[in-house]
Amino acid sequence: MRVSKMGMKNVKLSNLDEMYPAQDILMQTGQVKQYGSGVYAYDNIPLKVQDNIEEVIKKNFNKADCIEVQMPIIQQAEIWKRSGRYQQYIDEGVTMISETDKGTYCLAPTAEEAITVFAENRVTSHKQLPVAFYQIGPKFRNEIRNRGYLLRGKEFLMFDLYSFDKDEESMLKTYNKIKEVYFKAFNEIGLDIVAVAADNGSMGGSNSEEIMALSKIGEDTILFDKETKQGLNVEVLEKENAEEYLKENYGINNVKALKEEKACELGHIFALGTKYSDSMDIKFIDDQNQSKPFYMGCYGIGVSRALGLVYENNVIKENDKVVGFSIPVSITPYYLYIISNDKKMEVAESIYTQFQDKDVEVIIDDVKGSIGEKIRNAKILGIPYIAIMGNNTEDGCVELERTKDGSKKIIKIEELIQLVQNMKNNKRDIEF
RNA sequence: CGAGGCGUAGCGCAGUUGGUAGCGCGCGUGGUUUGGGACCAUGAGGUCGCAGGUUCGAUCCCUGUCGCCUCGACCA
Repeated sequence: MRVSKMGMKNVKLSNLDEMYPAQDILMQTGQVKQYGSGVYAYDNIPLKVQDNIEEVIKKNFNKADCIEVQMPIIQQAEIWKRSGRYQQYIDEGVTMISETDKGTYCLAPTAEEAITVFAENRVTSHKQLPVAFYQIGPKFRNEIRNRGYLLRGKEFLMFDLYSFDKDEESMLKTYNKIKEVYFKAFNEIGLDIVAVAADNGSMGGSNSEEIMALSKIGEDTILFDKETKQGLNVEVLEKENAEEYLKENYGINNVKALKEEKACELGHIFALGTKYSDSMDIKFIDDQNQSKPFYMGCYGIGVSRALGLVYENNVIKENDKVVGFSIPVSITPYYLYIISNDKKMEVAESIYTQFQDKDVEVIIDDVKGSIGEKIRNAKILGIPYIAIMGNNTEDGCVELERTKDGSKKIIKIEELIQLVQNMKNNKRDIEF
């Protein structure tokens, strides 16, 4: 990618939002455009970071035998009436409705109903179980209050997975297996998560856990013990018989021993039991030739929220001021930002061509400007590594900078090509 | 919906005790610069969120309304 072709303009950062500096940079620089509360457009780089987060999620769930599908985004009101949730979602004002001369459509706020219809008459025998379908697609919720820019929008990208099992024991086994995949996926994305006991809200079901990233910008408060990995969302304490509930479902005996933390909810997993298979009346035939309701689970990840949090968690500061961010190598769309002064531009172009030939995604800053200005732009875009060539670098050498910690070294061009290519292949940072 | 704050140039902000507006950045043009957000010159860009009221006159005062942000209820 050439900076000259990106439609970029120079922006000097000013008065960044204290709470969400990274997202403020995205907006001041036009990488994310706000149309209204909770409604955003994405420029190339944040879009591709989000794509890469999706890819990491898909890869990990595919490995766990989950099947990627796609549910409709516009869903006829009838399927919502069938589960009995239509009125509830309308009353809460969450669902966005489109009235047409062909009927009423709901813009998908979630997809339990749609997936249940999908499985109906398709998954009909115990021999097909367990099975888990998932999708990543836009969701629409007319939130009563949007918050934190990308962290809670009216339109957002969500991963949602739905599991079908023959009985409760099998359902819980699936539940635990899926939970493990969450840890693998988020580890790869570079977000540390914990699973805590949660209130299951409007989703219903026996028990549920929220997947939380510990973060000062989180909107949730959790109680957590780093040793035992046990924890809970403080909301649960408002339930009736909260202590008993925690003891029975999560084995949490002593709430007072847990430490309070701020956290951001990235996902929520539910063991639903037969709530939807009962209400929508879908069944399978078991090994005794008996008709039985599915034991279901549903599992969500806020992909666009994860994107926002990735940016906020990876800001880089100079003299205590936020100057940009450094996208983790595992999900960056571009690995290297190539900078040169006028005299070495030909060298820079030849390096760029070599990366193009090897299909390694890099950016070359081919517009007029000072080196300092270009370094700033690399950080504003979040590119994790910068290659600089100019007066300080001898012939055949470049300076390589890792933006997340500012470490630098001078290396041969051939070595640069090799290191960056390796970085792309194994998704690991270059050693300094 | 309850509480608070804010709407003035693309972005960040001043300002007018009422006489239709400025600064910095960015943007255009010319030139000098080119290793950590350079400089000179010159230029473009605003129905001061919207509507009504008071007034000779409203961006400013009053009323209403819409939008945005933060805290709460809700949620990935």
